[in-house]
Amino acid sequence: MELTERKKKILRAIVDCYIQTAEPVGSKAIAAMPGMDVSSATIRNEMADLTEMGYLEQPHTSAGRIPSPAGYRLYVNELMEGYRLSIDETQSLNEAMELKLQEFDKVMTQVGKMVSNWTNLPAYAVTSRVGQLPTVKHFEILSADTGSFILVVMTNTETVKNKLIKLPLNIQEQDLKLLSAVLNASLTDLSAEQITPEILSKIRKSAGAAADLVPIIVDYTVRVLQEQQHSDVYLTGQMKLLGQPEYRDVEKAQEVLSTLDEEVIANLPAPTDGPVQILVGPENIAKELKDTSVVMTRFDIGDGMQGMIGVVGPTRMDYAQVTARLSYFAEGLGRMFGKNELPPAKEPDGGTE
Amino acid sequence: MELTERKKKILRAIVDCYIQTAEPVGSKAIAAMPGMDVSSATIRNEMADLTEMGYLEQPHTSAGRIPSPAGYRLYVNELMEGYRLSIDETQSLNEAMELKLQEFDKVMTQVGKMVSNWTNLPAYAVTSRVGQLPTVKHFEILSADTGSFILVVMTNTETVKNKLIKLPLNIQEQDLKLLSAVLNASLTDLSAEQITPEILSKIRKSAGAAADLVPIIVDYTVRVLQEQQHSDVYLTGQMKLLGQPEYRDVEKAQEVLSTLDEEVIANLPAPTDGPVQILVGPENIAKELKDTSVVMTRFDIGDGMQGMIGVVGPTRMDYAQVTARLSYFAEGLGRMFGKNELPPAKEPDGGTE
DNA sequence: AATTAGCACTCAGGGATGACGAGTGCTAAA
DNA sequence: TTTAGCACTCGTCATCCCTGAGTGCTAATT
Repeated sequence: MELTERKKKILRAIVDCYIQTAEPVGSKAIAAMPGMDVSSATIRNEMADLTEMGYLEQPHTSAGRIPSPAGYRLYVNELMEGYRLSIDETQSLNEAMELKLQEFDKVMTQVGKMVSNWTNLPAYAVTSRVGQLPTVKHFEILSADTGSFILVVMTNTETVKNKLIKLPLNIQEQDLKLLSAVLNASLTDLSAEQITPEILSKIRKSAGAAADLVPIIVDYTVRVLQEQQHSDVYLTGQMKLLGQPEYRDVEKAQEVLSTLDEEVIANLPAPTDGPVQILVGPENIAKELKDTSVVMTRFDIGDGMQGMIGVVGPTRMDYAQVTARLSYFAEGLGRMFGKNELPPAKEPDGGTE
Repeated sequence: MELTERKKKILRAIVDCYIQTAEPVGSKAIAAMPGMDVSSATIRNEMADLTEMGYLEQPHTSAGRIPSPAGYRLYVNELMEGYRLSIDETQSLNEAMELKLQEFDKVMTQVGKMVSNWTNLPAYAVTSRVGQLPTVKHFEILSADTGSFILVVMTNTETVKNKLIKLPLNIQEQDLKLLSAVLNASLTDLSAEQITPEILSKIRKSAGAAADLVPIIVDYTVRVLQEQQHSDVYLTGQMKLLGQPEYRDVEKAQEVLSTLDEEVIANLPAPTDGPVQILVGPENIAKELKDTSVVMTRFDIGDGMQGMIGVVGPTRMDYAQVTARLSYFAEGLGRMFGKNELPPAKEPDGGTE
């Protein structure tokens, strides 16, 4: 059977309608829509065809139709109309993106919350490193108070971490100089695995008065490096799922959310084709997610740092809207972190070029 | 009417039982408990008395009794038996507390998650500063790559923050030295409000080659200071609430959780009397939380940094257990951050004293 | 005086029943 | 090819009744 233009039009109308109402849609409702110039009986016939072709399903003999996974797939691939962010929306999004403090993990949690609020669905953000193993690029040790030192570790992934070390040692400025020289000489360009106990004791021997600081520093350094390899998952707004009619049943919501824990999310297949990828129902990994879809998009913020943001929702979700908003966020992230930062130019004459 | 020992014993049994089952408890069930040497009829009489005295309630004429708020209050104040953490529990808790990276906000989210997992309830963690306004104690600027600088800001609250600044400027080592000298001279001991545009332009004038860095740095500094004043709220495990029978109704769970948003939590009255405070039902702020209790405890980790951790749950929650676990976490936090850190002493001969 | 057994009473919960209505498929007419 | 008409299906909702757990009261017992 052929998929005529009219069939497509009807299918789209059905999916659109179902997305709004979450209830099986009947022939009469479709016939009543503006732009539909045929009677409900005709629609019925077409719907019967679409059902036969596998794009629609019938929950029971005498209910309306709901889109099948294949129907959704067709919808997101061909039928869906792009959702245009309204001016209001872009404004609010822009305001929201002006994050207070640009620490990366805080930003990720913030972005997660925002995506979740904007889509009214649970959202996740995954960060991951690509490229070479993280290594140390540079150490710096500053003395703070008596017995307090600040260790600053820079890695090749352009991350800078610091730690305040409080130890009842009295060390001279020159000892710290020596210590950082030794550290830089011995540990630069090493990855976490390459830092062996032998190296540690070697450093310790040459560290002079600051020898007791060495184990702490090395320990911290290794942790920083290890943490760089990890990908972090931020999952927020789980409760939003309860707002969706298909998850009014607590059991179901719990099932979905316990299946989609941070572990699983971290291992979701990264989107490859196109900016936004949509996983519809059974295409997903676990069979518990049968009625669940995942929409996700990649972001890339340079320095070997990239990740995904996405949302989880019922198969019947407003793909167009969600897609538009997700992409907007991903772009925004790229804009925020990817480029070199320019001063806010609060003063007149702010030229840095 | 007098509250005899036997009445107390019965009340305790009722609350204990209700905590387990979440269902109204009848006289027969109590009479059957070990240690109860009277018949169900006697229990019934006592229960009638307790109801009259306001400690019990009857959902309807012919159901068992449930504790009233007053009953809970009496229970947590006098009747509750201390829950002893089992060795298994303390061990697991200890393991869990060995957090990977000791950045403070990560630790807080981690602690939130752990508390939530251990109590099976939504948990929150609130941090707050006490004492003087945050001011800058020390600046340090390190040059990283060509055109990359690391700004390290230390505040009087013993916090150290850093930021990687990428600007296409080529600045010599000595310029940075000058810059940090100027910054330290001009901004030390100032709070966020005291950093005026005048000061900014003064610094800028004296900063020499690095003048273009100044606005960024000052901007960041102000943000760091402002952030220090904020109290952060970490709320996790909201979904746990759905596991509790009284919140199987989605509406109710949503209501409670939307009432108890981060805003509200941040403004919960800080516990004053004793280590753990319990807010039972109507004692709480909003009437939506009628059937909800909050158990919270303070922690104090020195350096003017303190906060609360707590859980939210049905009025019928296992107060004894929750209390014990919360205190344990609070203690652990104090232990982790309060004391000076000693090296892990992986090498033999690790004496730092 | 306190405790207990017995009994009538109450009421929420759960299954059965039936009316209702939205939606369908089919047929015949346009 | 489209449409009107009609019989049929089946989920939803309201109603009803039954069951059982639990109570309060009274009278007997210790």
